[in-house]
Amino acid sequence: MDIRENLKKIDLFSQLSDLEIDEIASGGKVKSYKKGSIVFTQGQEAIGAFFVLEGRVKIYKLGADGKQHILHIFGAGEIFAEAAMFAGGTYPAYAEALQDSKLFYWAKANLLYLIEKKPSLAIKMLASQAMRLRSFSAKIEDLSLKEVSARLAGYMVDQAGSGRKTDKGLELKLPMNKSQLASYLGTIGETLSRTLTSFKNKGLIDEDNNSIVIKNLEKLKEISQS
Amino acid sequence: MDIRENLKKIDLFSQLSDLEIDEIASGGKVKSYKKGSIVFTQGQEAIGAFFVLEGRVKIYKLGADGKQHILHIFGAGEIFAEAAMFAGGTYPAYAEALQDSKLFYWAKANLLYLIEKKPSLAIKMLASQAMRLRSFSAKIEDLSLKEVSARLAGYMVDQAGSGRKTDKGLELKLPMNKSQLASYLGTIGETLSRTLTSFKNKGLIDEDNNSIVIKNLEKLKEISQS
DNA sequence: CGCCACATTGAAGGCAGTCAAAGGTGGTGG
DNA sequence: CCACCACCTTTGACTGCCTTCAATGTGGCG
Repeated sequence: MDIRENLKKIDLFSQLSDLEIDEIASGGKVKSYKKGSIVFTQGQEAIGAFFVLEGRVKIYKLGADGKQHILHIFGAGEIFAEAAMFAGGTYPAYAEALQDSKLFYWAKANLLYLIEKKPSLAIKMLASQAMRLRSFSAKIEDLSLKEVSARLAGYMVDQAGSGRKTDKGLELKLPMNKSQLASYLGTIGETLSRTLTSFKNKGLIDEDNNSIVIKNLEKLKEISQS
Repeated sequence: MDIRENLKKIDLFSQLSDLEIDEIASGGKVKSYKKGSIVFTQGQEAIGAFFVLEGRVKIYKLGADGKQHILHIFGAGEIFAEAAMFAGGTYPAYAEALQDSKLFYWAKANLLYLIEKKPSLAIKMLASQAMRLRSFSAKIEDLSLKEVSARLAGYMVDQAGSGRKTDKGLELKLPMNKSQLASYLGTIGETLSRTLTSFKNKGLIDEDNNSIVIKNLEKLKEISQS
């Protein structure tokens, strides 16, 4: 795979010249991770940022009792850990490969050098971080204000955009298993299972294999706002 | 009050020359807000950022039932809403003056112009946003993993640094009333009151007037991590 | 076939939110 | 100075959502 082609795809770098892309590419290196292997751990010194070439990486925190909460799952084309890098100090969470993954890694100095030279890149990064801040604050709102059924409905509504239309309805493929989805929604597997069942009983969704079929998007939107 | 002096104090701008400070100062204007008045509302177009000259501003979201969750409280010397500005679109939350306040307001174009000219400023802003991201993700962790007593204990441990030593223990002055603290901690007044009482009964803290006296910081640290 | 991870379902218990009422506390005006 | 009011805080009783614990079901894989 050509790394340059991949880098160009990501929004952050899309406006850079080939020469600049070369510079970025030569400033980092590709690293491979097997499914389940750890990219970095909480507390480790944050000396670089990552870009997902292939696969999926889960970012999570660990509670005192070992229970984990998934903050984010990054797929191909996304950058992560750059915030920790800028903040300095250590990574505030764990990163683990959900599948066999290829990541591109930059040391801190390279990215900083790049930003110095290209202020418009900085503005793009600021915007991208701002979006992430926004999604985090939405999540804080959800967790403190809403109950599980509303959060689940909200998740499905969010994902509806990337679903696939079938004759039965909108089909969503879950990017993770249900326990992990539960963790992402701030709950546990059992509760998620019950909530899904209740949605099924109400005729809002159906389950097919590993996919969820949305049958009544409007109603889900309502629930997500209660 | 001299605005330039105030701007220089804030970390983001500390390394700029007087001339540059002048440029920033002339690109915005001072606005005054009475206690309880709204600085901006959720959904309003985000066309600028604010800097707190005097007073305190509360950032909060409103749930469907009108319940509010306080995301942040900004005091003198802090910048806010710049993330919304960069993300574009609308403000994702409400801002309200907790006291009579003086804010300095910049239109978007001015800040962007400044960043173009001064990449090191961009890096500082990236770092500052990264810190905020970190505190948000810590909050998400708290909300989904911990119970109220742990969150309250954690809050007091966090604030312990800015407390005042007395013969009784560390004295914390609350920057808001208890209902608002409850909202900040993702709970409600009644529950906060009960939790405080239980801490008092256990001899961990005392209440004096409008202040909390920490008598057993170690134990609080323990509780905050359960 | 048996193991293991994941998912579902049931029963029980607890934390925290809601509703309601009483007890401060500070500010205003008589 | 006191009465009154508005607002915040505390306390009590109750309810419910969700977690915990436990058992059973299911699919993939050696």
